[in-house]
Amino acid sequence: MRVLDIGEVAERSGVVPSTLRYYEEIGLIASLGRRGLRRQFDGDVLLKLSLIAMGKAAGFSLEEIAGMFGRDGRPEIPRDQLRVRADELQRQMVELRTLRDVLRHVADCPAPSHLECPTFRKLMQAASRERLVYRPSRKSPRTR
Amino acid sequence: MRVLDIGEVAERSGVVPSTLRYYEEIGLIASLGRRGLRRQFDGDVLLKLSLIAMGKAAGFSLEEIAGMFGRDGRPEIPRDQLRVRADELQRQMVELRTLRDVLRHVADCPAPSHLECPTFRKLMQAASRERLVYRPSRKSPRTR
DNA sequence: GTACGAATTCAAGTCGACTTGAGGTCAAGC
DNA sequence: GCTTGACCTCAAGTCGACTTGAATTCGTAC
Repeated sequence: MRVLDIGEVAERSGVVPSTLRYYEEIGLIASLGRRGLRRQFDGDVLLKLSLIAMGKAAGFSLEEIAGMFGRDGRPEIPRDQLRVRADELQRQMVELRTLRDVLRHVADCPAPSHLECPTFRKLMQAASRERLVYRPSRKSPRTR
Repeated sequence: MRVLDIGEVAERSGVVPSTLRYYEEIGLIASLGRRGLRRQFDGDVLLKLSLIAMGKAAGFSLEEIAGMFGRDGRPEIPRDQLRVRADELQRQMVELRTLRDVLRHVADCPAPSHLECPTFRKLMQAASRERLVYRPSRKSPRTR
């Protein structure tokens, strides 16, 4: 693959240079070297950045994501860890669905106070049963 | 409803006192007053805390959540904002599904390098098309 | 009446993931 | 050969959501 300098990588990936530098600093990506001052990257970095973005979307921290690449920079993820995470995503989806339903109900329910609406209360209870609430939290990205 | 002091609220809600104080400080919840030093809360606060937790799970910031309650402390959420958010959750679910599939594939694929596996590449492209990657990010909670 | 434990205040610290800013350097185009 | 503009470094700042710590104040039980 082609060699790209940081500006090109930034443009093609949508990841700004400061972030690319930061990623390099923490060892998440590696540059081939410099041309003058400019960092040069292997074209592969674009796919790697996609993986990183996906990992973030999946709720992995950068540190965890870094742990998923072997020394050669290729993905090297413990398979069962992946399955565990996939299952977590599955559960997360279920939660989101419940939540979506709650929001939709609240948007449509004509009851003066939701606190008195039985449907609302039922959904809330469902949410609690699923332990949607009162969970230790952790970060993951979202859309704006 | 009963009057609870902060310790009870903490115990029954799972939200620690320091967080309750913080929530009061930023105006997210209100105490009835004090008994000695101790904050007293209306029992309703428990449901409110559930709503707050749900809101967080939905990716609302505390500020946004605060905006969802009227002066009387009752939920008072702009309905179309709710629908917008529900739709966002919907999209988020689709992303999570794709991501889950990618993870499962990676876990099962025997190819030496995923970068060379056509299925992997296809899934990645699907993810990109869904704009799973390269999105401005924002916080939301996750399970540990 | 005093000791205890739980709650209080307030300022400061933490965490992850970046961004910002000041001041410096270099390759390419004119 | 000089300007330009994109890049560089390094330290410090930011953001949201809390937590921590030190010093203090109560109500309750003995």
